[in-house]
Amino acid sequence: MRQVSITDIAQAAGVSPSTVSRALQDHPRISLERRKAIQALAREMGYRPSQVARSLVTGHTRTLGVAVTDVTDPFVAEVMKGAEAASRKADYGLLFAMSNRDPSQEVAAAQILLDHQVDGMVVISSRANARYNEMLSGRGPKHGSQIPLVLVNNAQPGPNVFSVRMDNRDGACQAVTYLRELGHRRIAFVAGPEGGCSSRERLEGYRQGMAENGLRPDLKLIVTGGGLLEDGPRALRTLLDLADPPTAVLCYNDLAAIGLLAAAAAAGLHIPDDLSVIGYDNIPLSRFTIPPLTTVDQPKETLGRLAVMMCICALNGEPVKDAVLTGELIVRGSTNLHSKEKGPT
Amino acid sequence: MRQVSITDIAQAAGVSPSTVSRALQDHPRISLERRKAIQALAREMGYRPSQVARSLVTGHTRTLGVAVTDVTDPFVAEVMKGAEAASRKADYGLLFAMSNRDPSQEVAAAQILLDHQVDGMVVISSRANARYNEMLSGRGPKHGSQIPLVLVNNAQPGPNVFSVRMDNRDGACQAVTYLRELGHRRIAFVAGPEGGCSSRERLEGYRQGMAENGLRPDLKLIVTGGGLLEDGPRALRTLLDLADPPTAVLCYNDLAAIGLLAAAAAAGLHIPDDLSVIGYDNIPLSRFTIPPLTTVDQPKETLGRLAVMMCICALNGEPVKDAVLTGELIVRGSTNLHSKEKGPT
DNA sequence: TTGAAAGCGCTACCAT
DNA sequence: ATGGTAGCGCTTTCAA
Repeated sequence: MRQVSITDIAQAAGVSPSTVSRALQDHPRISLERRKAIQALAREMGYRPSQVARSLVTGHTRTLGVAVTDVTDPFVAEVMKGAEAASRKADYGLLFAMSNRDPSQEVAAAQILLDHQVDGMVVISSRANARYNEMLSGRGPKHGSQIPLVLVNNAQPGPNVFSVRMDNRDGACQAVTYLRELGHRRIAFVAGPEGGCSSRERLEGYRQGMAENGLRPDLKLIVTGGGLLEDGPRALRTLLDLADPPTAVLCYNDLAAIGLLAAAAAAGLHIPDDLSVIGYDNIPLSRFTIPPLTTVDQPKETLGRLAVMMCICALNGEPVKDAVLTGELIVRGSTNLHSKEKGPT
Repeated sequence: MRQVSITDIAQAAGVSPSTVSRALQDHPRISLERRKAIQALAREMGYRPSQVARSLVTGHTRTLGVAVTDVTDPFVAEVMKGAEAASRKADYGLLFAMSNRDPSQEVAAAQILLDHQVDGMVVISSRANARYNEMLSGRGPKHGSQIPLVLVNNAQPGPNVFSVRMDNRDGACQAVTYLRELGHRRIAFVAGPEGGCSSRERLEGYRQGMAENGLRPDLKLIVTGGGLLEDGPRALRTLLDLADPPTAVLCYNDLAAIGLLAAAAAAGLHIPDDLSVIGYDNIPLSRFTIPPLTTVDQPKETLGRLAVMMCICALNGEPVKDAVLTGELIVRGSTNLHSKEKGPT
């Protein structure tokens, strides 16, 4: 004997399969009595609907795809947490794929989602290029249409593609301004992954912040990075080797900042007295670094939740508007007055 | 016009749908010539097979489910990374669900995977109770059978349930022994989530290590925790309040250890001189703590990879054997000779 | 080697 | 309000 199917129930109840189908989906045109009876019977018989069969006829799978660069990145994990919560609440499945920060794998990852006929997909923090658009085109119920795509922290125009992002410019700018208020003038920036949208925007924000605060831009103060722990130590070394090293540094993300903190400790530098450092993301760990990290908060779970909600709205044909949230600077112990500004205690 | 289907290709090629189906799946009984031609045509027409339709007839979805407590836990994220890589390589989709460390949500999470008819599922680090067995029973192609279930770091007997786990006893025991070699005698243990399999085993390993090294067990030295960052500070406070505080502490995982490190720094304690601390998991971050964390490594990605491979083997009817790996102590800077043992430098 | 046809479990349309 | 029927896109017998 197999799984109990709708026809089994019909037989047992002495009605037609159509009636059972209607009863099960609370169709209006069925008597309350019958409906209850059938629903009870179904439960009793341990009926579980076949999503697969349903999908075949309805044309949608009630499954969303989420493509990420790396779950191992705390920022990404938090966003996924929000996305999972939202999709579970909406009774959608969430198919997961990861590209290991490798643009070529990114296509393969997205492809497996598409192959499994996800109804829509959300992409977290990729360097998503136009490739998505071509991959997706022609997908979806109606021809010429494509399944909805929601980009997190990475806008990209296209039909049926939406984005939920942070005002990265503003965040970075806030951080620089705060450092300036603390008396810092030589402020460095450790950049994020090349080609990344938020990398670029945060860099712009940094530049803007420098300019707005009357600080002379110095290309030497901008060092490359990839948003990884390992980038912190490299960046610090570069910065320390400068003829005129910075007194403060803004990092692309908390991970890089944490790496930098570790390297600083190893080098005998005292944070924040010798160097103020600011991260970005406000990952849970940043409260537990030594010293606790000043950082720009991003509402990570909200980002994820919003992304899937937008995706589902688009699926339902409801109007969807791109969302852009603004972050908030969280001041903790890794920033301090520039030493020359410090008064005697 | 809709997605191109197998019949469209058949029409275009002037053959029957069956032939196309056979050509596409490299069926033996079809002429090479035709096969090539049809495959080429399919590619040209942008044909994408409907997994859904295929699933309906074959009875399997080529989708695995992964249920986790919390992706936000670096250990879990690393395991997922391995799982994703393996399932993608095997051309399986990976449906993701998370329980937020909440046993009641755990059922809901697993349920959504089941509803989407995953062919098998892997559960990462849950306090998986017998409930899984009852949920799963009756699932799967043949009645009385159930889909394969692979538990990571959490054994549990049952039909078609397998496990891949670490020798936690051994790992904890290694850590204690190492501390003893360093001269420590009062060694504390910060426990993990109650009801967790690895929590229990690591505690046993700690006890065993103490006994084997002739160290007097002291219940006061065992403090509760949940494997969270927040547990570190709480544990440290408890331990410091002891009449005879420990000189070393082994934590259930790196997260708790990191929290403890932070609290220690805040309290003006110097690690490792005032207190040696050992974590567990060897998450990437543990190399970047201050000081770098001595910890017991777990091959996290391997765990995940193995889990899905075992799942797929079971699906293929191949024999599957439970796997138990052994961890390795990684010595870094958070451990030191017990001060009384230190000679003059 | 190929084609015709049945059927996977369900929904939805058209009758009644 | 209910039943009959077609059909979603594919695989897989069974015949030819």
